Amino acid sequence: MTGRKGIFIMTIKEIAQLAGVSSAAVSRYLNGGYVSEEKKEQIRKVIEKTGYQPSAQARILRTKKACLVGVVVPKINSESISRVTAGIEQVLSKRGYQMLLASTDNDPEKEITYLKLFENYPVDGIILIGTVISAEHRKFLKNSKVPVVVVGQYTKYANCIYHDDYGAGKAMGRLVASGLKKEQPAADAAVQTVQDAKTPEEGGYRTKAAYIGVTKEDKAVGVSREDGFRSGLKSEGILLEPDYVKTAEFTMDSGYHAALELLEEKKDIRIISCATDTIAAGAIEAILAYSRQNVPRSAADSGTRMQYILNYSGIRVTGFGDNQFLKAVTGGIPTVHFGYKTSGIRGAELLLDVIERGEKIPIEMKLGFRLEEPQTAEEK
Amino acid sequence: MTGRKGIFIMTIKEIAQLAGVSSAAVSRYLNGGYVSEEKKEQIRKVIEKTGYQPSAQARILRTKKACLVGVVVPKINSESISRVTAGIEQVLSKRGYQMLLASTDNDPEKEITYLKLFENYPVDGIILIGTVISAEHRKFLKNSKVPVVVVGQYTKYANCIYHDDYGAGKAMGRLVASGLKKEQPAADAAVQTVQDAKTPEEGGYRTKAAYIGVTKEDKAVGVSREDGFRSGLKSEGILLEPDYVKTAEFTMDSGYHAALELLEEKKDIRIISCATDTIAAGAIEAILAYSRQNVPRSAADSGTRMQYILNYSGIRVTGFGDNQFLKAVTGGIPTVHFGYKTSGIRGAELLLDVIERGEKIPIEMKLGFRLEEPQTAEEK
DNA sequence: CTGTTAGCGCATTCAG
DNA sequence: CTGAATGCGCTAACAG
Repeated sequence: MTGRKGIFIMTIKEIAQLAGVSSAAVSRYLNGGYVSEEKKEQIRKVIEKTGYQPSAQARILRTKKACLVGVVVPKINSESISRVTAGIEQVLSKRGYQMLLASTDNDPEKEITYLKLFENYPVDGIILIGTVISAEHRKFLKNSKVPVVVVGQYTKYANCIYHDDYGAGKAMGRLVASGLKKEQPAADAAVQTVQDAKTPEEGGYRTKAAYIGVTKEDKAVGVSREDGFRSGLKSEGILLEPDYVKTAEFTMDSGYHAALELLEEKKDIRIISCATDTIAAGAIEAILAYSRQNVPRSAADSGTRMQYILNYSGIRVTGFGDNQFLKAVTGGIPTVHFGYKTSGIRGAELLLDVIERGEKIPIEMKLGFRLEEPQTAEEK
Repeated sequence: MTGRKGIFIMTIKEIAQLAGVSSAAVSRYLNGGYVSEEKKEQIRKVIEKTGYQPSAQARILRTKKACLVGVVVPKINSESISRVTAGIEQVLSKRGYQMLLASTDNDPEKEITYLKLFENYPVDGIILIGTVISAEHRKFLKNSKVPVVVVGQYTKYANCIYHDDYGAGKAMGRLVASGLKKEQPAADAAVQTVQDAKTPEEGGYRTKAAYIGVTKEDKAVGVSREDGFRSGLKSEGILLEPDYVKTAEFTMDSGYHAALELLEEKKDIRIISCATDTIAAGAIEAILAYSRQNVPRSAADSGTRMQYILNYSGIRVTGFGDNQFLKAVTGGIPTVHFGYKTSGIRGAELLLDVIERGEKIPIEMKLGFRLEEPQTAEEK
């Protein structure tokens, strides 16, 4: 039994004593100050032998510098969020910082809790990947002891980086509208299919657009994105009817239920646009489940069956976020690519500018998007 | 300009001064000690007015108690990991603790870095969701100043909770083998299709099993799971040939490339088993892409085209992890459900036992699994 | 180059 | 009940 020395917490003082020097000398040794070669050697030996590690804790209390930033995220299991954090991590590590994450499970109250945690724990700055900006949020942003930048939502109370959700929604609305109109006159094979595939209980073609959004409290995703979408549809002369709109949580499961409701209530839905790709995945699942009854038995394996359903049920799904997982296993749905990683990068840079250079000028940054239309087998 | 008081960091001393009491009184007020109602009121007012928040930082330096645990995870964007952290969070919050995450992006060195970070920052304990347990890992576990529990890997150097990867692999191997054997005799329609659809360049049936694993450095997923799988196949008299085995990273993309290689090199693969559902998603993508590529474009002659498609979609994929996203959009593939959330719960409980009750008896815990076979359209 | 001396912000004795 | 004093482990002055 030789190990287990580390479990006795050593202090710089003890090391100094063992090495026969002052604690200041050890501190300097640790931080690259002036120490004679001789003493350096003594200290090195003692540290080696004891496995001593200085308490970052205490150091930070003194220096007020942790080289650490805290990131508050709504959830952990999300491609878009992981893209943001990847961007953050990239610039942070390049500049000698580390990153700690706190996940709030989409609970705005927990968000506040963790923001306060970070405010009083040793981090030099905070990045909030925002969902809802409540009054309490604003209060925090206004009074925070440490610099904060908000990613994903607009706010005037902190440096922020957000996406053009309205524009993205509008582009998607246009795309959906044009698809709807193009297929109406039954000009190509695809439409033929759609018509052929009408289910017995419905007597007509599928022509309507439906939308599954999220809480309006989320200004970016819940409001801007949806408003944009409506506006895009409208610009092409199509209206999004209230009965064709549902609200879901940011989960697949919730998307599934919302879509199922739509399918059961309305028989003429041609396309279901979803506020996120995750919700869209749930919608796909719902369509799969709902139309299982109409799918020929012979198409037994999932790949084929899905193809069958996507092609023949005639109900399409669109999303936002350009989820790669979804793209991979379904071949892709129309979606919007946001510069999530970029927003992470910019966000971290902004934060470090404030931390290191005391940058005082408030900055708002809006990032663009790219519409993603999957290529069909034909186009390929 | 009335706000922005918070940005001046207040100390307990200043509060005391403003309230006309001693700092000790304020401290007691904050921590529920004896304070007269009168002074309580004065202190309350001052704190309210100043927005004072005690520095957790300094408090912890004194008390050596943070009510915080650090969790080191290999990546952020993973359903299985998020299930583990959900379990951890559940028991932690119930017992008054908070959770901080550090993501290592599957880099074992970063893992060490973050473990050390947590060791010296104010956390009461650490949970490591393990991938590779290197010599350095062992050294850390042996000498850590704060208690650590490892989830997902077996180790004798710390309390650990792991899954029956070998058993799961074996069960999957058996399932795959029996599927292979059942279909060999072309007893049902599905197989019929497969046979009929053989492509020109191959002359025979698809009969072989392939496997996409991960690095052997990951004992749980890379070794046990794969060994179990082989053993399961073997118990049914089927051999996993070396040429039919690839190694991938823990990403969809990597799974895609590995699967593509397999498809290009071997024309008689009937099933691709993957070490994780994420890799499986990549494999599905590969099959989709490969078949699309190899389906003659001109073949609007849907007869031939359909044959090709069915042939390639006749290649099945299995995984491990029971990814809900994958299940939703594909209808499900054969996979294994591990008790990830349970392991998180148990892990947190174990850790808190050590933290709070100084529990000294080392514990190893092995959790079982459940084979998940998707119901086919027929069964429905 | 070096050791001594002050604190960082707080919680905890210990006398009142 | 209360305040003054002490120190958590470390670094930053400051005099040697």
